[in-house]
Amino acid sequence: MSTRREAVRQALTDASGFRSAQDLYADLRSEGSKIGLTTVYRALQALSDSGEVDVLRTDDGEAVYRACDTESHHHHLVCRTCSTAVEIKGPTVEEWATEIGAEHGFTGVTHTVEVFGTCADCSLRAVQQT
Amino acid sequence: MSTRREAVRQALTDASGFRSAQDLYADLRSEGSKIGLTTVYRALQALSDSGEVDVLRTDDGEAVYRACDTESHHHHLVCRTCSTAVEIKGPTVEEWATEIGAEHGFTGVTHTVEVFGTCADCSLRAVQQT
DNA sequence: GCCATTTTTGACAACCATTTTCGTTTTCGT
DNA sequence: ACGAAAACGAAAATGGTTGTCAAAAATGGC
Repeated sequence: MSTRREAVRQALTDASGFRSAQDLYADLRSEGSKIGLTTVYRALQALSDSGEVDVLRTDDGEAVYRACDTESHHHHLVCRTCSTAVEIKGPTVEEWATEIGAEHGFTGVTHTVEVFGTCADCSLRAVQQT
Repeated sequence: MSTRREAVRQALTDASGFRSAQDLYADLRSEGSKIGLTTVYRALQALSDSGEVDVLRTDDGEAVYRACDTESHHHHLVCRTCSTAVEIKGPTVEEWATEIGAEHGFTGVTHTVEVFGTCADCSLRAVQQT
């Protein structure tokens, strides 16, 4: 594990939500790092290949990453304002997806599930019109 | 509704699965249409804005579209080989998502759910090693 | 410690889906 | 048929992401 890759992982861990490669690059540069954008992309690709970070796509096609607490299968509850994410586990959706697939004769069923909302803090802030 | 937009909608309807803008452009051109790529994008944007087609992002960030039977909220069971999609309805996931959001104090909860697998036909074809 | 080999890095160019621009064509109301 | 407004399409611009390649850093044998 190279120093640069570790730096990217740390930057991702420090931010407790989903961040894009460009975001992380900006974060690292503003901390004084001399890292290059290419390296950030390479580090993120390696980390996601090894399952150490989760990736998903925003509606406008940008890839965003998150360092997760667990490497096992899980989903996220993401705040659409501050992008903070809570990890969600539980058999309900998994069972539902498997069942739906089986009903239609599909094999090798997988699923992508993300839940979005406005977190308690951001909801409050919005109401207060700060 | 312009003729061009109708042509795009028809092309999407003919394909019973998710297709990218580039795919649809190729389909239409190969049918002899003189439509431009720009118009395909514009038509898809308009159709998705009006809720007549569903959009989702592939893992590599490309936007894919589908003409759906219903305009109400639903999900898809998509074949990862032939991209055919079955529409899924049912309260299970909706309830689950709302509940999860509420548990963590999130408001305005929405969700994205897609289920992938290999459909019965494609599974069979794979086994037969055609 | 020192040199050769391998790996990692980063500036820059290349890619490619998508959007914007803008002049032309078509549509539509009268 | 006439003029305004909308739709169209070719080409250029955009922007996130990936490929290239030479320089820099880590590694291993001596």
